Amino acid sequence: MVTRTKKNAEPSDVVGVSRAASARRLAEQLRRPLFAWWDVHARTLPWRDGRTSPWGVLVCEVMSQQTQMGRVVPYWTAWMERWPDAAALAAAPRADVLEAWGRLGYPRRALRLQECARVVAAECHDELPRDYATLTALPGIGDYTASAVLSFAYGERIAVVDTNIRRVLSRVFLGEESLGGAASALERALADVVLPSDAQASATWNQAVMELGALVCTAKQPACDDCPLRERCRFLAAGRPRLGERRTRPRQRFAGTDRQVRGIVMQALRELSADAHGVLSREAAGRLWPDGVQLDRCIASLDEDGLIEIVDGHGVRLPR
DNA sequence: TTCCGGGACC
DNA sequence: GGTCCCGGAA
Repeated sequence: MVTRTKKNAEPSDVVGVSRAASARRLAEQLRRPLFAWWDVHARTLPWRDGRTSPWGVLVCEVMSQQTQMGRVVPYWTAWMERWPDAAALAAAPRADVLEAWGRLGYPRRALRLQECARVVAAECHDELPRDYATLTALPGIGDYTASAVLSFAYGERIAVVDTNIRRVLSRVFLGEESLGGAASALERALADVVLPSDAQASATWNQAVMELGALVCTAKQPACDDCPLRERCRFLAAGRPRLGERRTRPRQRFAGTDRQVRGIVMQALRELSADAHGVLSREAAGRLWPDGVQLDRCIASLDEDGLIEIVDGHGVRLPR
């Protein structure tokens, strides 16, 4: 068992001893139908089933943090062909990395992935670490990504907790919606309690629960009729209470925000980078967005984030 | 046209 | 709990 952190409470302290025992029994009953469903319905993705390196799994997980798996496939394939390992990515020009990241979104993550590659190449003999603490210390790798790498790439027994898994486990075992926000101690403890004790089975369990959440037990319109767990699902038995409900989160409108403006500038630079120098003049940038004050603010923040370089104080380009 | 999900980091 | 981005769903 890979320990997540030293100060983690025992799962059954959080869930309750008898509740934990009952959840374990249910989990054992669900394994057979869930794994049978997984065998038939799992999508064949190029990073699954040991067809790529641990580094390839990491790249996929980082890309998937913000994008559906299906859209990631062409990006991941081109990326791994170009930079098959950490050392290759570490040596790439930042501009190339940002350009290859394309429209995946959150370009700072592309830079973090490259920073991660530099550390792995320089300090880990180009081999992705195999323990939770070292992984989470790397740039851009948090709890989810570290757990996913340990489970999917290394076959370690560790619970993976992402929103799909939280939603499925909360519905099936607790009969209620996972409301979003940070994972509660209960949700984390539940994931630990229901994880199969056998390492290999635990990796399949993680992937199958996640896949079920992506394909069947979706947030708004779960296809309960097609669900392999429907006969024992506490959420379905309870009449799917508060289906689709989420913690109301303060959500910034996208239109007109700095975020949109930053995205427009980055997109323009990606499209420009084939040119000899790839420099976008301040005048040309001014045509991208009417509010010059906001535009300058965004250019400054992109520069601070290392996503662009300011040339001669008068133009911008993707960083060298 | 608007709304919304997704994980890391602060 | 706010910010970072995009595309697809509503």
